[in-house]
Formats: sequence, structure tokens, C-alpha cells
Amino acid sequence: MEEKRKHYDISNYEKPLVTVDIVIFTIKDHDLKILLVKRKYEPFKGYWALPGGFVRTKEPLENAAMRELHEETNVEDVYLEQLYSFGEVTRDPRGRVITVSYFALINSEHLDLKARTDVEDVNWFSMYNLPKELAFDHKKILNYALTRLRNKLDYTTATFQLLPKRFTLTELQKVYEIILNKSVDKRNFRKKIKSLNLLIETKETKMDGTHRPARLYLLKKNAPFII
Amino acid sequence: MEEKRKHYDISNYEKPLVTVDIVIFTIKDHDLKILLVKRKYEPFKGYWALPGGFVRTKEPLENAAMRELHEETNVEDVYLEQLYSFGEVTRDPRGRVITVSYFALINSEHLDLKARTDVEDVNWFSMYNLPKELAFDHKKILNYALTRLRNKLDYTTATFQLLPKRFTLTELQKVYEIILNKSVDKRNFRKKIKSLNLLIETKETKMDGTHRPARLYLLKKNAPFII
DNA sequence: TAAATAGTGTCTCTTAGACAATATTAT
DNA sequence: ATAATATTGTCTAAGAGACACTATTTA
Repeated sequence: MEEKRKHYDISNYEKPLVTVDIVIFTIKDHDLKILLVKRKYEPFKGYWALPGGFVRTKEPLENAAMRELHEETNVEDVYLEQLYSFGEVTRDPRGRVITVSYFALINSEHLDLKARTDVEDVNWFSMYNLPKELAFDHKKILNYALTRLRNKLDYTTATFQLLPKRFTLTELQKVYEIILNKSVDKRNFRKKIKSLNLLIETKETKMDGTHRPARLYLLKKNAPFII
Repeated sequence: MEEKRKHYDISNYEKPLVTVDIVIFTIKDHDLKILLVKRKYEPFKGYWALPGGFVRTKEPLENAAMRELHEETNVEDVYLEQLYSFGEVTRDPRGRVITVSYFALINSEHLDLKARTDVEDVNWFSMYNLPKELAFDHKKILNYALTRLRNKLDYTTATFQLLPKRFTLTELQKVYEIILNKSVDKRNFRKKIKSLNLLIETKETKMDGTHRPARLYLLKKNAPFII
């Protein structure tokens, strides 16, 4: 009987804290950027950190991530995916904190950071030029996220979230080049994209400068997520 | 000052419980099997469930998973990988429980289930013939694990963990066929495996029955994990 | 007509997949 | 010899990657 209670009563177990942390990617100024917040309080006061926070008791994990995301940005049309859970015992000096990390891809248009009171500063950083030290194990989380993002490029359409609805093939190619951090042959790239049959060619073009205008495309309404 | 304390004092936050659950795969009797335990206590008393348990306060997540694994089996040489964290609010009727799931691949030799007191029964089940109802959201976790396992087949050597150290090419092919649940052309399979240059041909052969004996191979000592 | 970017096609090499005959062992 | 599994090669089609010229626009 006592043994039975031991197994049934949930309150006997010590509880770690659970947070979510989000790697928010966007492409801005021809660069892969991620959002960081400067911590106003200890621990790691003054350090840049991933946006995140504690999971509320009646809140699904994904909602917690989405809530934190909305607290930082006003964007809709967000692609959000769980990344990995980090559970080193000493990752937070305050005590046992397990974090479930997410990564988000947001459209480079209409970026609009909100004013916040609980952080000292918010900013976009180039993934290729991060602050030397980040709070907690957030550097590790970022590297993990970059690897995942690069892999997704190959076999999913998730990365179209980084572009406006209508985009040119050159813009699409730049997304690939910026994420992979290497250049790609224009002819092979276009051949590949066209063979996947994911895009609709619009009648509009985009002019910017003194040269031939580029055709605008959009992703098919029900293009497969996994190619 | 009060606001500062609010952000610093960890004890103000409500804490969900954190468990680990493990999908332990092996290959036995020409079938893909996973280990389930029959629950002795509520909730889901009498239901089959994934082995797992609460994470201890001073225990890294991966250690918790490894500990649960060792509590069920005596195997060493285990491949263990984090799968996904499930955080639906209502997934455990006792309250908020977030689970970090893992999957493990164990060698089909020397399987030796331990006697346990806190479960009613332990058994291997065919992945293709599971009990109709499982405890919690464990069916969902299992399906997620199967998808992951199938994907890993393509580009990692993780699945060699399912075989003894020395194995025949036919045994290796069977692993592929059982996991993918479809048959594979023998000539193409061997051509592919040989082109990857992962194996060492031993001088020994394996006899079993009245037919030509098969050459034994082993995975190269420092074969890459990701191919 | 100069400057700047958009847009396009061919060749080669590698890889995936279809497909069937011979080799070796024990009884 | 028979039964049973091991072992091996060729052909074709599709895709990846190297590579350079023409088209269209504005100033």
C-alpha cells in the first residue's frame, strides 16, 4: 500500500525547471541573422542570450516557444520546430534547469522588434559573427541549430519561410548561399529547383537597378514540406 | 529590487515533472522488436508502456536514459540518441509531465532481461504487432522512433549496433529489410555496401545448415558515423 | 552603348535500380 | 546429385556538377 502510494503520488519527486529557448533565424542585409537578447538580471547579467523563458504549467511546450517568439517579434507566418533538449546538470548556475530548444524561421519582411522591459537590449546578430561569449550553453544550441538548418535545406521547403511570398530565383539562390556559406552555380541551381516543380511563375517581375528585371515566383500552395 | 528578485529566484516558478522514456530496439527472431513494461501502478495500470522514469535532480538527461536502460537490460555497447521531447499538458493524468524520449539500439546477442519489482512484466514486442493500446502517448513516441530509425539507415552506421561484431552480408541485409519492412535486391545491396568501404572482410565464415558458408565481416574500427 | 543582372543548355561522371547465373557446402 | 544459401556483373536511366554565352533593362 505504501509502495503503491509511492508510485502514484507525483509530488514525491524533485522537480527540475523547464525552459524553452528559441533560435530565431532570418535573412537580413544578405546575411544569416539570429535574434539575441541582452540579459538584465543574473545569472549572466549583461550577456547576450537566446530568447526564452519558463514553461507555464498549463502550457504545451510548443505554445511556450510560440509565446516567447511573439514576445520578441510581431511576425506571423512563422515556421517553428523543436530542436533538442539540453539537460546538463550545471548548465544553469541557479539550479537544475532543462531547456527544450526550438528553431524558428521568419520572413525577412516586416521585421519589427517589440519594446521589452525585462531585457536590456534586443538585436539581430550575424550567425557568422556572434558575440564571443553567450549566456548558459547557448552557443552550443546555436551551432546545433545551424547544422539542422543546413540539413533542412536539402530535403524540405521549410526555408522558403525566410523569403517573402513572391521572390526571384536569385533571391532564393542567395538564401541557399547564405545558409551554406558558399556559392552555388546559377545554372545548376535553377535546373534543380525547376525539376522539383515546387514553384509557380508569376507574370510580374522585380526591378531593382539598371538591368534586366527578374521574374517573380511563389511556392505552390500545397508544395510538399518534405521533398 | 523586488523585480530583480522575481527574475533571480528560481523557486517562484511552477515546476513540471520531467521523465525520460526509451524506445529500445533490437532484432530478434527476424523481427524488429521494442521493449515494453507492463505497469503495476496507476495511471495506466496494466497497460504496456515504454521503459522510463523520472529524471533525478543531479542527473544529466542522457544518464537518466542510460540508467533506465540498464535497469531493464544488461547490455553494454548501446547506441543511445535523444529523440524528441513531448510536452502536451494532458499527456499524464497525474499532472504536468514533460518527457524527453530516447531511442536505443542494442545488439541481438546476449539479451538478458533483468528481474524487476516495480513492473508487472517486461517483454519484447514486434514493432509491427504492438498492443492495441499503450500507456500515455507512447504509441506516438514509438512511431516517431521508427521514422527516425528508418532515416538513420540511409546515412549513418548507427544500425550496425543491432548486429553482433562479426556478421554476414546476408545478416546485414536482413537488418535493412526488417527495418524498412520491404525486400532489397541482394546484388544492389552488396554493391552499395562495398562501395561505402565500411567493412573489413575476415578470414572466417559462418556455417549454418547444408549450404555454402557465408563470409564474416566487421565494421571498420574508425568507420565514420555519418556516411 | 555601357553597365549590370537575368536567363539558358550540354557534356561527363556517378549512382540507383532492374535483372540471372554460377559457386560452395552438407547430406 | 540435391538442396540450400553465397557470391558476382552488366545495362540503362536519372541526377550532380563543371562550364560560358545571350537577353533585357536603365541611364
